[in-house]
Amino acid sequence: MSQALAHIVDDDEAIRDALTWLLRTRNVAARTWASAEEFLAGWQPDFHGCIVLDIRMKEMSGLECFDVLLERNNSMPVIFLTGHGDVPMAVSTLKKGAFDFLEKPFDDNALVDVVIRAMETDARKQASQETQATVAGRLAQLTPREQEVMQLVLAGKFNKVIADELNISMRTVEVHRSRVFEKMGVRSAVELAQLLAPGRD
Amino acid sequence: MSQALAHIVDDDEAIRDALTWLLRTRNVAARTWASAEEFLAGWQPDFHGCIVLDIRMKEMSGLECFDVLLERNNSMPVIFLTGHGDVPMAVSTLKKGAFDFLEKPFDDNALVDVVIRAMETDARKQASQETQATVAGRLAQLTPREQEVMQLVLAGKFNKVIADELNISMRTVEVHRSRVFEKMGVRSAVELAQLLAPGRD
DNA sequence: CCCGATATTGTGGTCATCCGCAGTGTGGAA
DNA sequence: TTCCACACTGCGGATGACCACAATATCGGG
Repeated sequence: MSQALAHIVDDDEAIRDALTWLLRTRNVAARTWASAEEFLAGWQPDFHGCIVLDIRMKEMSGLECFDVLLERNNSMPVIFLTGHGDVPMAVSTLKKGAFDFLEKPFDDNALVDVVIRAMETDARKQASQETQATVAGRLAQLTPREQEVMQLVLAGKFNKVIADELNISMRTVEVHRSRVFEKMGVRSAVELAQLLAPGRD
Repeated sequence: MSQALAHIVDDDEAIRDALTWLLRTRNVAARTWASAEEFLAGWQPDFHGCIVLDIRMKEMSGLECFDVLLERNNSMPVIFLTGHGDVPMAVSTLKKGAFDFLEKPFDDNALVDVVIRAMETDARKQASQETQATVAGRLAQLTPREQEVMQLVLAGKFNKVIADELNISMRTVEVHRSRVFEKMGVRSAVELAQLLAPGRD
């Protein structure tokens, strides 16, 4: 897993350097990309941290880049930078899930704070997505029959009822049930229910 | 419970009338308020629907009104209208949870669509909050001891283990456990776990 | 002082769960 | 064809969950 980085995407080298310097003096690791195309080409699903994205760039704009990232289910927070933004643009990007939208010239401290908060947000999301992925992986290991049985178990039904509904014997249900617990890494139906319905907040 | 309404808050009577007419021709019930103060004074926690809030008003501005609503844990979506907004203002309000931020002059169809989506959003949130409140109410009916036992049951522990940890007999645990199920309106630990850890999404 | 809410415990029994042991049958991959 | 994953089943026993019946004990009000 690659380290958390602030990915700076801007076609102006002076800005890239300035941002990199600014972030590094605050102990935030950064990596730069000279264009949206370059970033999208080098983008890996295991990237994490955040993205600082200039809107006005030659060729592909930051807005278009953002749309591509959305299609790719990018989960990193995106912070837009722009010198010529307008209200509808800001509203639209934020409603699409952008983390923030800053106008140039921006305050150095404000930017660093936003970047740090974005990276913290990503770290939290990352952690929760990993446990989600683990659960999904375990679910995938269940055979179709085991998944059926699991659903009925989660519905709170007795083994006897499950056996009737599936037209199999109770003993078979017990075997499936046991395998489900084993493969899902739990030791009771209660733990299973909690694993598949994690807390809100 | 009062009906879902679009609450229009604007100190310009012409705009209030126009918006009311616009929404009513699309079968959206609306109610108007001539100032932020008037709205805040008349606001009831059981209001639902959405709020269409003008930013520039005499006395209290829409932004200040929004802040008050946030403190009051208002759950209705807020749609800002403004003729003189800027990007930082839009970004700030959206990050604080505003539903949308529209600049005048706005497109009638666009506004109606936003209002309708906001009201749908609120209806969903309302429903989920009601079930949450029901659960909270039932939890409050549990005696302290019952809550303790419930926690341990949710931890997947056997009655025997719970009895040891609380230094009481198994029989007592059974009684508490039974009362918990009864008061919470469930018939198994699995249902209880699902009730207290409702799905995400 | 009596009552209701809360917490506690025991007995004995029924039903559900879990498990080891032992085995059958099927369909696909090597 | 042989091997393996998957589904299926029976038996019997150990353990846990649940419940009706029956009590004791504390505490705060009325």
